[in-house]
Amino acid sequence: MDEKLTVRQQAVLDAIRELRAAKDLPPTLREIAEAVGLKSVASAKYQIDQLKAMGYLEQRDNISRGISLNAQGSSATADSEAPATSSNNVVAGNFKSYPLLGKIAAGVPLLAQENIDDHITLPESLVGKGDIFLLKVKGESMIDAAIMDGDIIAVRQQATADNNDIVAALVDDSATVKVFKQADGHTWLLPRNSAFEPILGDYAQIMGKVTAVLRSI
Amino acid sequence: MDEKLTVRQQAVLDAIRELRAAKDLPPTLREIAEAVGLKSVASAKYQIDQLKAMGYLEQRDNISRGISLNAQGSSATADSEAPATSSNNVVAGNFKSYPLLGKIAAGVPLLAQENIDDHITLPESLVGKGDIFLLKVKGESMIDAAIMDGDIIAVRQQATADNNDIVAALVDDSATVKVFKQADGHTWLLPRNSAFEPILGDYAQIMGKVTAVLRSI
DNA sequence: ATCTGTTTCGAACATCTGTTCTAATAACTC
DNA sequence: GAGTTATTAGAACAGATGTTCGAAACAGAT
Repeated sequence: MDEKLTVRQQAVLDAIRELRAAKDLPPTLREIAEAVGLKSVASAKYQIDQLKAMGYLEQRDNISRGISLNAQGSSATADSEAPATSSNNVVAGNFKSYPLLGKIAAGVPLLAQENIDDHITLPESLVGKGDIFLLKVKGESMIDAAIMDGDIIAVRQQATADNNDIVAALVDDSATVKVFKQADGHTWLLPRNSAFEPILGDYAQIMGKVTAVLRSI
Repeated sequence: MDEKLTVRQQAVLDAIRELRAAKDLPPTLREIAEAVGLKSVASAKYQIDQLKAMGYLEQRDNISRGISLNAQGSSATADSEAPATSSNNVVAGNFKSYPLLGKIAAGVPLLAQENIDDHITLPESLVGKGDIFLLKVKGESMIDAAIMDGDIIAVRQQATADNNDIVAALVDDSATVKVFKQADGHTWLLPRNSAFEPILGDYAQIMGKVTAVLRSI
């Protein structure tokens, strides 16, 4: 394993960093070549391959601008222990944009344009996989389940649920959050606040299961 | 000029955001086409051109992956009855990577390497500005404030707090979440669960104020 | 100088990517 | 329905981009 970077290699790394910062996009091989004064793309690729082998960067095959620098504390000298310090994990995860539903219009598919009020991008690891949408909670009926008025909940769309799941349901065209329970041949939507009464959910439409709760204070 | 986005246009914007987040690279036209179910690159370009004309994004000519979303507070023509809240905007917001603290080591600065367990990227709009770190909640002492065991809280670093703020504090080298209260010349850390007793917080170190609560179910 | 390993160059190639055009299809108005 | 507009599909094209190969240039050691 080589320890020290050559002048050229350092120049290439710097160039990648600068070009990326300048255009907010990783550079192409030709852009790198020009930046460091190489007159052939192949030369740039040669350098990239070297640096890749040494672990200083990643490059996804055959996809344009697929270069990304690896974390490295620019330790240039001193300890020979260079890049592989990865002690801590960075949860970069997948991010998706989830619709925040506003007023629920009757007879309109749940995610129809008319219902969507906003979009919020969140890590998928937080809200889970599936067809997720967001709802803003109104009222205190679920306070004992630690869901407050004003909280934003993530809901994974599904037509039914398991007992004791927290679900979002459509009752008389308005959305409500309750605990799902089937008993005696009936479906019940139970609040988690003794001041509220259970709702008979036989005719309610289950929107989905609550998978996450977000609150800004 | 149309102000309202069609379903497809919204889907395209979402796809761009998602693909960009997923691969940390703006997508190509073909990637967009596939993501939204268009079977021709030309169709994707058509949509991109529309959105570009409407100002929702920029695209640098002839350069690969040259698409970038515009910050858009531009709800264009108003006149719709927005009930006292923000309207149809996509929250593109700033994203930052926040450290999730693990076990708190005695005598070590709060955000020292040894304390950091992980990093999670979140929208700044959710956790607020300032020096933010994340903590995982243990125990049920704040259940009546809708903070459960296992929740992740965002904490903004500050040495003191206002009465009734929910704070994270260091008591005997372990982190705890309580309500901050000063009275009778003493500082109290109050639980929000009648089964727990208040803690005298005169010698506790206030880590900061809780600004957000996240829960995956 | 000769040898050897490294680096660069040039060119050809295969894909990827954006652009343009035409026609077909869908949506919408009258 | 006809007529109009908006959207999509398909193909062809041009330019951008990554890959590969062989030869030349370079540097250091023998």
